[in-house]
Amino acid sequence: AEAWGIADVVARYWMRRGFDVLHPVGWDSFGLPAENAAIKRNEHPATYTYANIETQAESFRRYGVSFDWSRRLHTSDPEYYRWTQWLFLRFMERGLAYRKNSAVNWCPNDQTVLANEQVVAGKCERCGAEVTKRELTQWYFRITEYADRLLDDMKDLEGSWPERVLLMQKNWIGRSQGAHVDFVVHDSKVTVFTTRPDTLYGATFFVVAADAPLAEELCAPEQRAAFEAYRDEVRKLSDIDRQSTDRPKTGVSLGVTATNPLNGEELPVFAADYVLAHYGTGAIMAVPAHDQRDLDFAREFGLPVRVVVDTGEPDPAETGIATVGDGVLVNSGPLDGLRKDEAIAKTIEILAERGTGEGAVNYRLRDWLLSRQRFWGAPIPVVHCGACGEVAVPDDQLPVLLPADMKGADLQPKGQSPLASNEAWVNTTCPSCGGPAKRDTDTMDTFVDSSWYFLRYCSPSYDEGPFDPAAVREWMPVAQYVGGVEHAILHLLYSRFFTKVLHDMGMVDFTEPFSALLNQGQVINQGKAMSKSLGNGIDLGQELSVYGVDAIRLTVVFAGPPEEDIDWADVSPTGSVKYLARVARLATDVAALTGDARDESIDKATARVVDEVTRLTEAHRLNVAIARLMELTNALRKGVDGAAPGAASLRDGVAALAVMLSCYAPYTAEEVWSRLGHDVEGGDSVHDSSWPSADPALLVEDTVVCVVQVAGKVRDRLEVPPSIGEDELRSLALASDAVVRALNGADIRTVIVRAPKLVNVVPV
RNA sequence: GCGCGCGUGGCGGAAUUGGCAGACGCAACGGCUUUAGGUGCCGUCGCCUUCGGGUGUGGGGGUUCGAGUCCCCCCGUGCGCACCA
Repeated sequence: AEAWGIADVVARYWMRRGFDVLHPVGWDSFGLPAENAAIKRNEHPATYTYANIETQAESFRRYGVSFDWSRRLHTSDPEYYRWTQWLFLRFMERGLAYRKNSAVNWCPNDQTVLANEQVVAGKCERCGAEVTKRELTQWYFRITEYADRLLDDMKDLEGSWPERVLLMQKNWIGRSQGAHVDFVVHDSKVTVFTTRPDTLYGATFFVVAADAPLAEELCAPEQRAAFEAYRDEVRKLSDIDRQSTDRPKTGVSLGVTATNPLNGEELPVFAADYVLAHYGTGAIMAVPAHDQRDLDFAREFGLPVRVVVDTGEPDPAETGIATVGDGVLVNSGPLDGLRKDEAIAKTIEILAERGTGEGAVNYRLRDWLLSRQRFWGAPIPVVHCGACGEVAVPDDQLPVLLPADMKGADLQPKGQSPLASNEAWVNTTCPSCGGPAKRDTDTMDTFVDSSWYFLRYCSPSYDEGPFDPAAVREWMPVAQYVGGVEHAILHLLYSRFFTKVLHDMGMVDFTEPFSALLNQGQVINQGKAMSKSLGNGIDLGQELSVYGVDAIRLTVVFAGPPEEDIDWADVSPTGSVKYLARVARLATDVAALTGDARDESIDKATARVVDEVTRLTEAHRLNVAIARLMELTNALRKGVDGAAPGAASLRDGVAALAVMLSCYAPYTAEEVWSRLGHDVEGGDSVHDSSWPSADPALLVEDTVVCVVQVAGKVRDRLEVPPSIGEDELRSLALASDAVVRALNGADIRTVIVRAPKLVNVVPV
């Protein structure tokens, strides 16, 4: 279901339970969509953005969501991005924001760099264009410094975050345990990372990533022409082509050898594209017997295959299948006879003694590239001075405002930030020496804006810092976060990183921002997504006009578990409309009853449903909770239509129903409340009432139905007291006509008794 | 290729620790009310049936007194990662 639908039920439930609930709303309003629209319309992005937000806010209001509109914020407001910039400067002070030159992901369509996380299957996450590489100097956040903590702290989230999200983050961070091993090429040290130092004696060649600067450095003069031709071919390949796994291995000899630090062996060095420049050190020792990729390469180039771990499997040189499992070391000098784990430890020990290597941990995670060559984002608050270099804009000069006079064609992407062409904006004075200087013209990735917004909600107009520490102490961390799984490794990882940094800065006293996470599904139509993100309810808006708010809300939540997508083609708001009308009629009929008669069966039905709906709501089993409310409605209807209605019990039942329903169908619930005689106009609202409680005495059943099986098949049902003893139940079951008939004279082997619910009579 | 998840009526979906499969609703069908019905009420609704019952949760096997639920294999499907050394 839609995020607002789920979150609103949960928020209203806790409000009814008497908690102070912070249920905020806001807009992550910087970003490419607004900028592209502004170019098309020849406007400033702000014009488009804020008009659009008003439309969406209007739409949100129609859903009757219990947002606290007084805390509403927009990340593109100067009073918000002032603090985004302020936080950037704090990161910079701590060495967590830095600039480096590197090959980066480049979207040729949006004309901007992208973070690793924003490249999906080789394509731009936003526009789908094939991503290419560019050599550029860019700003990064040093998220890799927090890799271990991001990984280790996940244990605090287990059970309250979806396992899938934790797994995705774990894979994304990709910690591998291994060793750095120093080889020698000519006279210089070349280090590789390996997870299998135990196989060092099995290395028969050495490979450097063709596109790594290292390949060029190592190349012998006589191989230079061949190498450059190969490298240029590799560079032409797109990421997608390069990543397809079943390509034959290619490469070129660099005409040099690398010395194995363990046995002194000279290994031929190749440049190849199956080794990645940006993982590990961009170079590997190749052990074809025990690594499939190395084996493929060895067979392609006729290189030797030497088994050093006997796994009991056939010879890789013959089968073409590398053996990667555990086994006993052979052909490995001092390692012979050891098992894999022992050999790994022993190798690291030997390498350390000789000073030619050490145990090491490597991550798949890379630093977060945060600068963008686009206009509609928070400007990076740095000034470049010929004399002083990179100089932070002083806090009291924040925010560095976006120019208000750029629009349309001024924003056309041209490979560098549109801000660069605005000389009045770019040219400034150095805060340090006072000399002429230029502003950094890049803006920040919008994921920076959204990495701390939840903190701002606690004190949205605080102006002495990004947030009021006292307010954050009161409200944070977020008790229940609701969002789509598409944020698993972007927003959710970045926010965790930010929180940890803020913790280290002493600004917050917790290390995880979101204590519990619910991944809601979305509303789709005939198998296709129709509302891409939270807030786009345009399609539902039409339905809402036809069926009414409550019917749409109920339909969305009742359709299935919150985590699942709802196909609008599968559900019918008509059913919800009828149900709500039925509840309203019930209220009228019950209000018309007089007297104080009670009916225990009604009281019990109410108590049972209150108890179950309470538990189901807390477990976010909202579709089942609605089913229980419908059952209660049916029971109350029968009570009203019965011969001797228990008026007082029915009134209490409908009142409890109204309060529970107020989380799902707030308008109908208020109407019911009013029909029951509450002075809604005078301020007696169902939305200020307390969640009903179930009298434990009413939850105790007088009798329970005991199922009697013969050979596992149900043959009879007995009404018995819940406290019935095993022996008594056994005799009762054996005396049953249906059981006697089913046994048909057969001898009994055993009788399983699970009092009071079940008896299973097993014949021989 | 590797990893994770999911397969229940015509449909959406229910089913504590293994213990009445199909709650609740949609659609459909029959009846009553109605001038009328996109209303309301009553009823039927997995499949087969000689009306006793038999059978049934993707397929096959296993554990168990008992399996939708646990284990193994297979099929289908969705998602994540994808040359990560």
